[in-house]
Amino acid sequence: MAADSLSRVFSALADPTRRDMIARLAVADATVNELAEPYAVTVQAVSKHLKVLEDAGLVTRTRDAQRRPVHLEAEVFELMTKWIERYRRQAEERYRRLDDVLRSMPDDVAPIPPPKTGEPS
Amino acid sequence: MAADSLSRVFSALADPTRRDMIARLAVADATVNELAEPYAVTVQAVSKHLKVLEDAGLVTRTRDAQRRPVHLEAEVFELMTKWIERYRRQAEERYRRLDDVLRSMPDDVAPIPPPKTGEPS
DNA sequence: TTGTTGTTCAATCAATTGGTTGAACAACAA
DNA sequence: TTGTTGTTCAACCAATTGATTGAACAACAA
Repeated sequence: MAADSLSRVFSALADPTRRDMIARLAVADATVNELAEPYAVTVQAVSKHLKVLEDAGLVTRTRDAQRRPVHLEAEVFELMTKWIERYRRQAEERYRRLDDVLRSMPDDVAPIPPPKTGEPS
Repeated sequence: MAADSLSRVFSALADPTRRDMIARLAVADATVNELAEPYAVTVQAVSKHLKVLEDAGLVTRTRDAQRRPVHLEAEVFELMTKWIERYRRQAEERYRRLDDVLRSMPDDVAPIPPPKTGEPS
């Protein structure tokens, strides 16, 4: 299996069935049987999918008599968003500055923006 | 392969080597050989990784003489962020309201917020 | 106790994935 | 032309994945 947690999270969400489960769990907690109902697969297959989501830290399972309600954990999403936003911003910044094309124009690089007249401090 | 684009994107980012490539491409465009250099795999393996990233729409390849520089595309990231943020917000909202526990307290649900006095229209 | 329901484990299978090597193609240099 | 460099294609292999069926376990009801 994937060694690092970020790989596990991305890998877990790479499956449309698992993403659909997440979507439904965002509305309300559900049991394995409830989750399996709309899909054309066996309950065991859904149980396996849940194990993948659980290993990724996306869901947790509690105990309610003989039922095992599945609960969505929101914190892990931030791990992804952080990674994505970092490179998205970097790539957009690079695009905005047109760094590749305008590298030969030193005036445009200007790491220190010109101070506005009358700005305090 | 994965049918839908979101699956392709998540699947592409589920590999640490591919994520590292993205990180390096966020700094500057690079050729297959340049990208392959730090890894202990063949150039062909890296070329395959790039095909996965390309199929997911995360990178594009242009032509510069006999080189094929790889360029990071930022737009696709938004597809992911949108999906993630949607359910993260939903899950957090649900947690904030403690819906599961406090469902029996109607006062707390209040779907219509009290109008502020003197608000126009 | 025995039965019923919900869930998971184990073995198996086909398809996919990430890697390899070797051959081929593409663009330039002599 | 022939060679050199950068890249991709093709065939193959081991490991992983998503699904199956059948058995087992866990908690409750009679």
